[in-house]
Amino acid sequence: MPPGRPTPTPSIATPDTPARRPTVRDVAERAGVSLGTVSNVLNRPEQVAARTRARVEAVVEELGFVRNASANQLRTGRHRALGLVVLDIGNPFFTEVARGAEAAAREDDCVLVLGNSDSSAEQELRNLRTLAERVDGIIVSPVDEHAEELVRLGAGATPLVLLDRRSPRGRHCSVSVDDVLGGLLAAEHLFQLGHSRLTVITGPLSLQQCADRVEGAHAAATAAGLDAKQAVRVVEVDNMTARDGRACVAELGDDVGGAVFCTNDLLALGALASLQQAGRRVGEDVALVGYDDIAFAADAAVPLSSVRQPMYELGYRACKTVLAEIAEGERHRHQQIVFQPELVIRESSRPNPVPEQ
Amino acid sequence: MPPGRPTPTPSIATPDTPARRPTVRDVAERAGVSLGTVSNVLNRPEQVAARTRARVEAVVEELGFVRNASANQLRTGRHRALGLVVLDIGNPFFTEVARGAEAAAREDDCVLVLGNSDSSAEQELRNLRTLAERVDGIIVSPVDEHAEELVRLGAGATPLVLLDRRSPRGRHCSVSVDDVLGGLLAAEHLFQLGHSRLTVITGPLSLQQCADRVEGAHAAATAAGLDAKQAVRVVEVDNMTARDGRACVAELGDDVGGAVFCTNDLLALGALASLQQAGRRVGEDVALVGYDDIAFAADAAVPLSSVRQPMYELGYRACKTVLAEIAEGERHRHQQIVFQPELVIRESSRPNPVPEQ
DNA sequence: GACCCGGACTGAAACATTTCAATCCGCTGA
DNA sequence: TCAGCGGATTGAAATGTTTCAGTCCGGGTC
Repeated sequence: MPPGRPTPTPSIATPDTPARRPTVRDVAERAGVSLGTVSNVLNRPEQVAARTRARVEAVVEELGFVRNASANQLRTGRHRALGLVVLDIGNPFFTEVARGAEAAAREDDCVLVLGNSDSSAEQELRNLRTLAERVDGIIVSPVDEHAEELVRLGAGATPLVLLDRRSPRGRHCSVSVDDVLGGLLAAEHLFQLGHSRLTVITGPLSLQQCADRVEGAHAAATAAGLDAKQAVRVVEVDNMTARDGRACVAELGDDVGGAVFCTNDLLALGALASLQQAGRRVGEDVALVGYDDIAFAADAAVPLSSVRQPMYELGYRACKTVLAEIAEGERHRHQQIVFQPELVIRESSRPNPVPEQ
Repeated sequence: MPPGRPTPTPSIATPDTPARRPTVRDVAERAGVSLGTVSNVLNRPEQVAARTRARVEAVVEELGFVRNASANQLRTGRHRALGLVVLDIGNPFFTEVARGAEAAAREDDCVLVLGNSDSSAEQELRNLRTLAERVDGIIVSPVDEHAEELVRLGAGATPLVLLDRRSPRGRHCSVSVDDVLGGLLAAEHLFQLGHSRLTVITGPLSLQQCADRVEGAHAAATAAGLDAKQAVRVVEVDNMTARDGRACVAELGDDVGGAVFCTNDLLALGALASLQQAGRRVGEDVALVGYDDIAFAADAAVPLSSVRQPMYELGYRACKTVLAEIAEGERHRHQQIVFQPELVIRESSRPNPVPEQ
């Protein structure tokens, strides 16, 4: 037997049983209609007579026909797919955003293709390029300040919305959260607790989000009548993982002071671990506030106060925005959508810790 | 002006500047070659003369030509894409698996499309169906014991490998970790610490992984000369999040005993939080072991002992396995690959806790 | 009985690419 | 000078779907 297609049964193969996947043509022949009619049954069932439709549908079922997506896409120019490129797929913030985006995509019968840039501009570019070929629109949380350039380069004419970052010159839609406000809320809360000095542990200030949150903290200090530079001590770490938070606090030692604001929850959880190991009682000796309000924050050893971002909504809205841009085509006008964050106060920064009511 | 395609500049449009995306035909015309040659430049550059190639490449660059993936797929029958359907995209285990899979896919110039079934059989089916249309192969961590049925239904003839689950009747390739061994290692360790009773907090026993880990714990008890049913107390919770672990331990109170094994790290972290709040010193009063060794485990308030699974390798290998199946076609033979887990001992279950050397 | 209407159905064209048999052409060797 | 060679190039066919200008036909109207 040649290495080609093997015949499963040695009996004489029925000529109408092709081994390859059935096409609309196969369905049409078997149902005794033209392939245009099959297409109509598939796409505009109301336009075909009930009897014909039933017959075609039966054959579709019988043959196990499934539309070839490539041919469909080629003809219609629509992929019914959206891309989402995130900075770090391991970050709960982005997985929650992805959930929201997926839900929105599903409502419009689209699938969501997830890409991970791992905070690398090169990977981001690669992702944008491959996605541009296979999706109708892209949502991207850009890596750095050259975002616009990357975006132009990578996505070409594909509709694109920026996630968690405003479009500097309004060249794209964007969906973001007011990070300055978030930083302000966190710091304000800590100052109101009576602290006059505050340590901010932040990821790279080259990230706009971090810079904004720190700026918010400074603003809160000023608003509280303090000298921003003196009252707020900023410590920058390379990454935003628990490990970095832990190492940073360990290094600071007692120097960390009585009030700490971390620019994300992972840093804060690391800080919490380190503080506990050093014997400090978080929520009593030290007030600690994180950012993002990831699911685990509420269930940490000491439930963590955090600035809640509407992550799910962010993804949902971003997705709806690309979909709108796709639908509107030429007459689309870009818009910048900004969500407001919200401070969630838990044990880690209670004014008077009350473990049990 | 009709609502059609607007002309950006009111000047006379140059006839060779189409507003639509350029095609191979456009490139061919502009470079003065046939479209077959352009295709050759794209796919077999070594076969075309250096001068011609250079000219074509210049035009590609100039026009910003990018291949239409749909047409490409339609003609070649290859998508250069792989699908990965996971139980829970928020679970660090799966994000790490995804990382490995993506790396493997990239090596073969494929993209990885991520799907999330959220532990719902219905969503899994939906994911499998949409993926089957748009990828060359699928990796799936199936929801429940009807896996085979779902898989047959959803994926049709698409090559498919099972992740983190063996194929019951060898009908697919699979890449998994020996969960019985993992449970055994964890329990054995706790028994060796001197405990004679053990509480196992597990997710739904309908999940094979959980059932296997519990079975391993029983086996360890038996091996230690104990009565498996008496020495091992199994508590089943609905989900495998930190919240569930916390709630479960809170409910058990002192009843939890001196040795706890959780079938994943999130449960263990929740348990850790609850134990700490109750004033118990984990690593001293209570020994605690998790499962998965997620990144955060080492940086928890008390660094968590855990059964490490080679998550990245799991994803990497699963991906290579589908790729092999795709490449081998008819002559492919299914194989079951089983990785060995490894126990990582940290503070949460030290024989003699030594905070500082 | 002729005519027309409109719903149902048809089938060729189009989508952008790849493939491959055929052609072209400049050289080499006799 | 010419047959023959082989690398470079060509262009038609093919992929599976959707679209749309038509055709068909049963029945109602005059």
